[in-house]
Amino acid sequence: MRVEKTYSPKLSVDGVTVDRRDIEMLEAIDEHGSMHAAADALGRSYARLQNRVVEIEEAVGTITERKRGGSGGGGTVLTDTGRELRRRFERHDAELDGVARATESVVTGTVRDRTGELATVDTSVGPVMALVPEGAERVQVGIRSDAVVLTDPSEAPDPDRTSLRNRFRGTVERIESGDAIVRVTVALALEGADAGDDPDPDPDPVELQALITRASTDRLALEPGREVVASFKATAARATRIDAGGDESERA
Amino acid sequence: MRVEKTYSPKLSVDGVTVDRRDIEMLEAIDEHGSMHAAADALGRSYARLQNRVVEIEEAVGTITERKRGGSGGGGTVLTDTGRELRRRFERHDAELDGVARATESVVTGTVRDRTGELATVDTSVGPVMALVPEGAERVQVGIRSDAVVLTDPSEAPDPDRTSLRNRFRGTVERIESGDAIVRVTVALALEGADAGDDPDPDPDPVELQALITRASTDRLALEPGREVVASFKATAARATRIDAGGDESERA
DNA sequence: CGTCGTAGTATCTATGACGATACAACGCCG
DNA sequence: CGGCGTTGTATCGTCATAGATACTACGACG
Repeated sequence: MRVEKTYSPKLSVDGVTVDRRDIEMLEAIDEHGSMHAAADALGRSYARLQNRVVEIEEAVGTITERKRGGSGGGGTVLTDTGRELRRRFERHDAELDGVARATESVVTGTVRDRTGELATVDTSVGPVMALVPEGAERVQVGIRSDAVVLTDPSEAPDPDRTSLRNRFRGTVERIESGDAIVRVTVALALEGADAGDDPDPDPDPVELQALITRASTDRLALEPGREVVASFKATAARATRIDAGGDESERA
Repeated sequence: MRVEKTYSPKLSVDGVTVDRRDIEMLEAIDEHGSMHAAADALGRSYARLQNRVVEIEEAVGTITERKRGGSGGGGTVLTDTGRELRRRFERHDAELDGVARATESVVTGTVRDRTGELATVDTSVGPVMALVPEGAERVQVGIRSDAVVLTDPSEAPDPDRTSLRNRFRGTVERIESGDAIVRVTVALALEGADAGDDPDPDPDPVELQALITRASTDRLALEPGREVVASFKATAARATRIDAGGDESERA
């Protein structure tokens, strides 16, 4: 099952939500200086396009300066507000794109302590601090690979002096290199590996992926087999509830 | 202009993209044990619902076990694949939700060095390593607040031993407390504040927001005025291009 | 062997979004 | 003062999505 994470960014103002199509419209208007030219360039009808601009303006404010008559017949120019709206959207899109592309490591566990939206989740690699939805007991914790920090175990920062709440030892398992970005897969050390108490075979890979720069890979001299400390913030780890776990305790 | 960041999560498999509505459908089926009951509960028509299930199954595989006839007339049950699809979606949604809710700090600057998708951006607070789209020169760098790590300046980790590429000194400006999560706003120190060379007044707030746990706030003894080091990974900083900057160099 | 509640399928219709088209309003310019 | 190219507005047709409805197929159970 080859699943691809997708999304469609939107900005919601007052009642209207502007989507990518609207932003492309603004871009075309900005580029061509008139709504007719923009409509032609986009292969859209002028009427709809004009209506949409008015709709957005009713919620957002003046995003265009539209003139009819005059030299050249008039024209339409984006205002600063309009440009700001574009930039807002681009930033939002970039953020979401980051999430959709960064792989995610998943660990399952059960919620122990909880304070508000934050909780400690017991997993096979030890306790994990994460954001947990209300009332969840059995959860999957997702850790975004662009939020994982790798450090040299010899000079690991004092955990009391940073806001990095989650720290795990592990060994580098795999390194996949891109242009400037490298994806490092770390096999986490299981907690109490010799404990016969907990009969949880947990077939979880217990792998943690980290997206770091190639330069960092070199500085840390990372290579398969090397020991590292992987840390991430509690606010970058998000849990989702699992209803029935692996059990089919329904419809007996 | 009160803008709210929104999004709609989607999972794309083969040709079809399943959205939140599909997932809600699966949930209802799982809960009620039959597609008719699910359709009623959702206020949707059975026909469309049934068609949709088949469509998704053609791409994803068997997500339901549908039986007709038999005791009770039959029924529909989610398969493990179906449940897995649900969980995948929930995780994806949780990630995107994190992005939409975490505030973002924005710094503008110009691209200097670049290696692949990674580049150094010169800003008023110094160089920032970030992911930069191709061909961009003048950019806005967005830094997600849940990716910013705060550390005590006295015991700041050796930058050569971690994969945290961006480090900035600053002073705590504001602390907004939630239940368990605290938002800390850090005023970054400007680079070369006495330099008369660079006539860039840059009205940027040059503020960096960090989302950290309340416990971390206590351990670091954070309070307004206190000096801290704020760090974040290059892979967590994303730049978007600015076309004309503040200048209106078009349509003379 | 008929009943019942489900799955499966086909057809019609309502709705909304959008393109296509036509026409009025505007204002500078030759 | 008429022409031109724009904005603004109204109307119609088209298309896709989805609800409504009606019907068949299925299979355990009384």
